[in-house]
Amino acid sequence: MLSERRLEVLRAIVQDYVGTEEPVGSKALTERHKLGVSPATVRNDMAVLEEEGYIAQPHTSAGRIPTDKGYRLFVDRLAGVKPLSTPERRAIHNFLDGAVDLDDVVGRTVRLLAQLTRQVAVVQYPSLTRSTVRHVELLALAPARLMLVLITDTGRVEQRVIDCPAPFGETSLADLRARLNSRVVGRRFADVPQLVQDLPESFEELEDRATVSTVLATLLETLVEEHEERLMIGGTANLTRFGHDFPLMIRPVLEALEEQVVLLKLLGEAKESGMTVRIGHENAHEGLSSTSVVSVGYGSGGEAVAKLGVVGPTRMDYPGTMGAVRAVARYVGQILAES
Amino acid sequence: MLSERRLEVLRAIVQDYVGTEEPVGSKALTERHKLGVSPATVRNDMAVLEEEGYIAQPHTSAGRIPTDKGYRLFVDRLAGVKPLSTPERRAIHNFLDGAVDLDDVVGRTVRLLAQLTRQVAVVQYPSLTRSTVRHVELLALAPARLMLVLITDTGRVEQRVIDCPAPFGETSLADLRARLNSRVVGRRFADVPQLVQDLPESFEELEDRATVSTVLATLLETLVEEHEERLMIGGTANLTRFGHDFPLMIRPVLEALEEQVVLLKLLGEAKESGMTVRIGHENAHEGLSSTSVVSVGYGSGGEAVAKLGVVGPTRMDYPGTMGAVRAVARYVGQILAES
DNA sequence: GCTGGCACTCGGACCGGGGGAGTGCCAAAA
DNA sequence: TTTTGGCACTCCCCCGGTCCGAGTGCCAGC
Repeated sequence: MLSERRLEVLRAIVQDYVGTEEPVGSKALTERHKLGVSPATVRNDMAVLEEEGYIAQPHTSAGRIPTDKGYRLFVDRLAGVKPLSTPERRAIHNFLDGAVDLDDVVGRTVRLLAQLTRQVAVVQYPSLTRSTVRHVELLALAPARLMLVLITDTGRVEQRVIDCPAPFGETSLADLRARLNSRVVGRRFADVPQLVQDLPESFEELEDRATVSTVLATLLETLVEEHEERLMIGGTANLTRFGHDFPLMIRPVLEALEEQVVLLKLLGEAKESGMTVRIGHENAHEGLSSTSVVSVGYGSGGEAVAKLGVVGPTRMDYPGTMGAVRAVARYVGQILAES
Repeated sequence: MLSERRLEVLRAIVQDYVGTEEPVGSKALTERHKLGVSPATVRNDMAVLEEEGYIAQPHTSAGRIPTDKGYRLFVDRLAGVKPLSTPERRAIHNFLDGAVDLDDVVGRTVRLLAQLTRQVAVVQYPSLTRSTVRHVELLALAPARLMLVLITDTGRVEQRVIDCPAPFGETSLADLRARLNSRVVGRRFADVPQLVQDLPESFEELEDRATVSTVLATLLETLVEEHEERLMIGGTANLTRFGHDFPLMIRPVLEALEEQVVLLKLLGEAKESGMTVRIGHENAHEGLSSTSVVSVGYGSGGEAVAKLGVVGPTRMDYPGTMGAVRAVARYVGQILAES
């Protein structure tokens, strides 16, 4: 167990390193922070902290920098979440209030987060499975070709073209549309499968049954399909603030960011409620082993329908970043609830 | 007017510089290319080329590198378009054939282009105004709230929520839907405005007229709206191959790439038909003054409905890049025509 | 107009020597 | 037992000097 003062030393090291981006030594520490002890004492504490794996030296006779484990302790026990300043809050409101549709909300949110945190922002679109159905529409594009359009309560729209096994009459289509809607409107997407499973049998014509089955299959496929978990990223230019060594650092990060799958998994691993901070090697993807991810769920009600967050160097301002992420998530939730 | 040999020297310089990324000197040139003259002669030619502004020296007593003007001449008169190899062609087909919908086509195209050229790829979604209407759908979300869904022949779908001035009956809605569709299906978006302008008057109820007007207004707005000119980019990780000095280079490029407006303007400035190459300072945006943009229109018929291209360092393999861009554009056009 | 030769320039790599920030350890003080 | 001041030591980083080589411009001769 680390003494109070040693924790204090760790906190000071993290803060200074985040500020200066340079290894911090015992003397500089005592000068910048009122620790009430001499550099020699701090040196002893540092030796202990290093022993325990919280800090490390880039090379002998250099200052110390925090390890992933050190940041972890800092985030868990030493750092609060810094509330935003009033101007910052106002900026959020001003910026997000002008949004006209869902795409716009997401787009603005990404830019806002990137600007506020000066890091890379990631915003997931409200997911299908946790939303509820506002409307299902079936359009005949051709005799044996339908388009399925799904509209969610969060304003998201999914469409899909369906090739039917047989032509489908206009009346049957209207019938199916009506029955579908009466069953699923207002229900959660997750519940849809069991609500529609008996639909094909209620049709008399054998051919129609086949078509109905096809339509339902596509509908269900659309619901579970993972690649439809879209997201938007922004602020990649902030990666250039990474450090001096960054050609080597930045490349794998950019590559990881282009793989939506990676990002979705990243967000998926985060806790359902509350803020999640994943530091350095805690991220499964190795390209992101020198970055930290701060993420949180957001949603229109009390429940999260999607997540958003930022990706930045492990050496980041955690309290500030967490504050910004949380504030933005809350306000986006409000915006969605209103629309 | 430059002699044949001097042009040959310029071509050699461009090729070598693109290959090695280092200033090229007279001796190295004569060794790598069969120019049939001595280094001294090449030096004289280089002096002339420099005088004319086609090449420059980073510092005295270093080799020469091409200027933007030099690249321009190279592209216009010295370089052809290098056709792709058979494996490359096959790769294009394999990769694009699996696409399931428009989003997928665009996404795959971006990745493909980025991989093929090892640069940043930009693909514009087929634009609304040049496409034709496949279907217009009106859905009642609430008594006085409609959703307008537009489906294009390229598979693109646009939706928009409309708040009506008054409730709108189901029969009126069906009526309007039918009339709208009968007028505009199969027509080009650009022609839609004049095709529907007299619609409101054909409705008897005054209230309905108001609603119809609102719907039409939204429809037309959707058609012209510029921010709906979406695009997708990819391969930003390739920016790290930029050069040694790249922290300074890469940042403004990333920033520019995040501004869709900038990119759209960039593509918009390109010629309607044929390939466009903009080199270095020829690009209006100053963040892109050390990059070149190779773009071309693509479309399902003979006509371009959108553009795609790549952004890379001015020091790029122009013939190869142009070949890849053209080949991909052609095949995407085919894919769109089939679907 | 081309060529070979020559003197010159300059950037980049390669030392070697301070200077400084930082460390570990130890003995003395609290 | 913990804290402190002192001290010797270790490296990194910066700086200046040297050397080397690729490249250039110029010129006289073919």
